[in-house]
Amino acid sequence: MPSQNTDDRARPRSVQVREELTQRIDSGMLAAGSRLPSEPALATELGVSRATLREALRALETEGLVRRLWGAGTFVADGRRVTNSLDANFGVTDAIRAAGMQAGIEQAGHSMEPATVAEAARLELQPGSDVLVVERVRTADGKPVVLSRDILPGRLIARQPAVADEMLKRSIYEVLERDLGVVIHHGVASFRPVRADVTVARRLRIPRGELLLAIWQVDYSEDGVPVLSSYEYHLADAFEFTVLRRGPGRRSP
Amino acid sequence: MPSQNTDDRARPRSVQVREELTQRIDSGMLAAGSRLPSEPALATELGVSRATLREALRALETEGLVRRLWGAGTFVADGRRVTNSLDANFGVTDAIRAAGMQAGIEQAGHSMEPATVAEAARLELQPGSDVLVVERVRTADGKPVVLSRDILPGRLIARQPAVADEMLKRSIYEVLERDLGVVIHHGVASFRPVRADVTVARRLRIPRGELLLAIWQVDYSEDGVPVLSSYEYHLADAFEFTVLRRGPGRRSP
DNA sequence: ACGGGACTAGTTGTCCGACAAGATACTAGG
DNA sequence: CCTAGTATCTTGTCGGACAACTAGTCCCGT
Repeated sequence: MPSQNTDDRARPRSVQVREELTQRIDSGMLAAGSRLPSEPALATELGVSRATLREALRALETEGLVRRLWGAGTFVADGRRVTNSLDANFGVTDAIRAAGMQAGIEQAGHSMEPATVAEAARLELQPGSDVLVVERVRTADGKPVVLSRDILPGRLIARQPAVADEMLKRSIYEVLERDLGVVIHHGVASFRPVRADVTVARRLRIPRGELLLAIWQVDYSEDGVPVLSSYEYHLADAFEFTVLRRGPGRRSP
Repeated sequence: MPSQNTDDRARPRSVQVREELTQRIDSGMLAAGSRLPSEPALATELGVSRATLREALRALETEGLVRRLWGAGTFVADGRRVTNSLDANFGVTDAIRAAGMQAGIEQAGHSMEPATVAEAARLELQPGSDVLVVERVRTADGKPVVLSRDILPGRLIARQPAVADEMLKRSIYEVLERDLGVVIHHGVASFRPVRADVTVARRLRIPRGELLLAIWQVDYSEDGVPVLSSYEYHLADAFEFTVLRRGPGRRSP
């Protein structure tokens, strides 16, 4: 049976099929290592043509969820799906919740400031343009674990300044998508180990010199425009960061 | 014109088309942000049907190289391709070279040992099975930057023990693919900041307590079998690690 | 009885042609 | 000069068909 979401018209059918299959794999309805029904059978079952189903399967294959063997069938990849992965869990809130803890926010505040030269470059703005700066301390089960400083172009909230207050209580990604209609397409994150300086240590309530992981990141919307620049200091012992590395599998020419 | 590789028969045409388009984008023949020819035109030019071309385009889209806009066209993604990315550059050698430095190896040695319980679990072996342990110090322009300990199932080199010596001089990934025919499909890496203990500090010739990034990783071959387990200690100041985070773009149900 | 090779059913890969849905550029009208 | 409708291009989807490949089965020779 086809899916019955709110606005099915907006999104291509192949995307809906991809999500449907992803859910079946995640829910265990399609066990790891098992063979999927043949393409004609699956297409009939899902109510789409075989071409549309193949579009979805191709996406799942490059995502690494299924393997396709010519003449043999399509198989669910051996389920080593990475939970709490840096490139899957977007944002601190998701990471905290994925670890089974309660996500909270304290010491939050925001202000509108002119962009520094460095920030303007990262966000592709004119230097001196207004940017919204949001500083927060994220807590897991009440304990401070992340100090974050998020910077957004001011034009995003120019018409509805009230949403800045929302960011003090909820995930910025959530506010971006639900209240501002901005969907993050991808981000580029860099990180390195650092020691806590005196200001960071005080806000995270840890001794000076404690081990931290500094992450700085720029997120881009679906049309390739940078919409968020963030700096985060993570307690080294709070989480374990994981990355799924995709091997090239290419030969040199 | 179609490509003229050695064994075109073995691989599906859509894969060849994907590689051809990837090369055109990388070489700059297709500039970032520019529009690709329409699907019928491109299909004719490449000598494949539109369905085959669409298979390749779908793969490139989930890889993030192109964007497809319904009714408008297909565009080369704004070239923010991450160089020296953790999930693209597989292995220390590539990372050092990508940073424009000379990669070297010193203090290298290998031995065959029975697998510990933990290692056996990571590599899905029987505890006590023979594993090949390779320890090396990687240098960039002669300076020690990474201490690594790689563990492989002994069966991989049972028939040609000489390749173990190759690993003391070259990248293990290179040896795996060229000499053993093992192609890495993907890997799962975790990392966290640590301080150098006395043994690590001596081998990397740094003061005790220096900041390091510890990375532990399991690599899997194309058929989902774990073939390599590695532990690496990276100098915090040597590299800057970058990850491309793919946004979900999904709504909650 | 056993091993090996040909055969067959099943699956994915590719192709063709056609129409629908969305986006852009142009043109006619105000 | 601006606006609204239209023309035309693009991608999305569909149906059917055949080729290439795999794996299991069956038959035959040893």
